[in-house]
Amino acid sequence: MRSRSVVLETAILGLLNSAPLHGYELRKRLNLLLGSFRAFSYGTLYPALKSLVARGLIETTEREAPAPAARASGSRQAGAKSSGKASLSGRRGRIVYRLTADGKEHLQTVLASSGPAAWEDENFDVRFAFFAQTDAETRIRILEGRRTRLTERLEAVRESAARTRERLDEYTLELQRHGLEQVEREVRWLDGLITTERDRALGRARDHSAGVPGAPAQRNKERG
Amino acid sequence: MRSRSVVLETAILGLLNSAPLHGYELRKRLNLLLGSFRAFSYGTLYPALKSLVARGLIETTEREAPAPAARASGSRQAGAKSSGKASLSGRRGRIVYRLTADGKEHLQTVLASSGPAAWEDENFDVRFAFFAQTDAETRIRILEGRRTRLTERLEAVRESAARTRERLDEYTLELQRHGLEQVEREVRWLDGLITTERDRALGRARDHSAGVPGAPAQRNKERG
DNA sequence: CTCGCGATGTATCGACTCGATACGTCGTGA
DNA sequence: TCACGACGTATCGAGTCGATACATCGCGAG
Repeated sequence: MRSRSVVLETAILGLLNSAPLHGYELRKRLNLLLGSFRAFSYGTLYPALKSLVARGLIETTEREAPAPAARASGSRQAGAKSSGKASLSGRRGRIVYRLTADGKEHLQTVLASSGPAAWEDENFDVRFAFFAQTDAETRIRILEGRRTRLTERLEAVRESAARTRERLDEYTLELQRHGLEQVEREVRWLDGLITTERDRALGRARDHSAGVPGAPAQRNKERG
Repeated sequence: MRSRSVVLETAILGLLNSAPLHGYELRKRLNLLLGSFRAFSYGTLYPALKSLVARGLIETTEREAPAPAARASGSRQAGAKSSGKASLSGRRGRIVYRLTADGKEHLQTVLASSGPAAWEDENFDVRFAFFAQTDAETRIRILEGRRTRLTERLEAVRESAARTRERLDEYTLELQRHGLEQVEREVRWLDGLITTERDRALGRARDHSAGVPGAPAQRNKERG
């Protein structure tokens, strides 16, 4: 079953863990969260939601009640620019999804895992997006696993390129060079993140949480 | 019909334009050509080949004849490391595909086009891979179109990020920052390519083809 | 020598996904 | 007033992938 898209399910669970949401808003946040990497359509989202409901990991609340706290951060910001104050009252029969206890538990299990499944191409971005809900050790393991994976692939591509270089024209070559460079850049990015995480872990161990409040990646300067 | 994958068809046509190939070899070259960007499986390749045959753009030659010229570059290099000299004789009933006159014509039309379809995400890589078969003006138009497209998206993402920044944790932020940086890097890469192409066009116009024989992208140094 | 194993090779199937689309409400501006 | 775009739920057709089936060949180990 092509893995029933662990990434989508994890993303949904992770988003719903912060606040209950309805489908439309969920999709917007999904595509903002995964930004330039992936985009899911309704044809993917709604079946996934159904499946999650059927498995008891999330539940629906028809006709969202205008509870100020939940709604205030959940549905205001969208049309903020044009309307500014409107749309406070009843929208229409939305279907709001919320995590169940089973769902929370499942999410914790997934976020605590750091196996190969966590650093493969499709899964890594989602896992990273929820690093704030992941403990430090797991974060480091995932980052290192990802780095190893990329390095391996780099090696494989370089080798296969060396065997076929003579038969390729300059543009194809340039395309491959650029691809390699992108991956190399990504490895350096991971290096920066790993270093930061290690420093943080050390700082926290020494109970010196003073020095590094924000900036998870120290915006690794990469010019030397 | 989700565009019947113009990219796959173009890639097939472009590869077959250099030499007739059979499915297995075609797939290998396809995934080498598009390398880190895309990978096609047989479940995609064979239906596409069928469709192309049905539309008369390519034709099949059952049981490839051991004509030295065509076969020498078409099927030798694969097991080159281990065998070295073997496998010269009859393989098995391969199905070799070859461009028809219609196919060549269609390919030329596609390669000469420089509309929006040429610089969208899915299509750009293939078009770039066949730049050697594309004339200089078209190359520049595609590169510039691609650059504009990326810049627009950059702007859109930045704007939407500015509106939602406060609600995101540091890791999500870092993920988006990294995504933006990748795209910015790509824009600079395009700038380098465009400059090179312009220089070349000038050099060729002055009939000074002496100075710049290889290196399409001057390996833009990007450190200052 | 022979057996298994991996590369070569063609081909399909089930499950998954996307883009387009349908349908409907609401607020806004021409 | 009425078209248009945002919001909102939902499905369908068609493209795509990963797994798999089947078959031949060269090879190295036992």
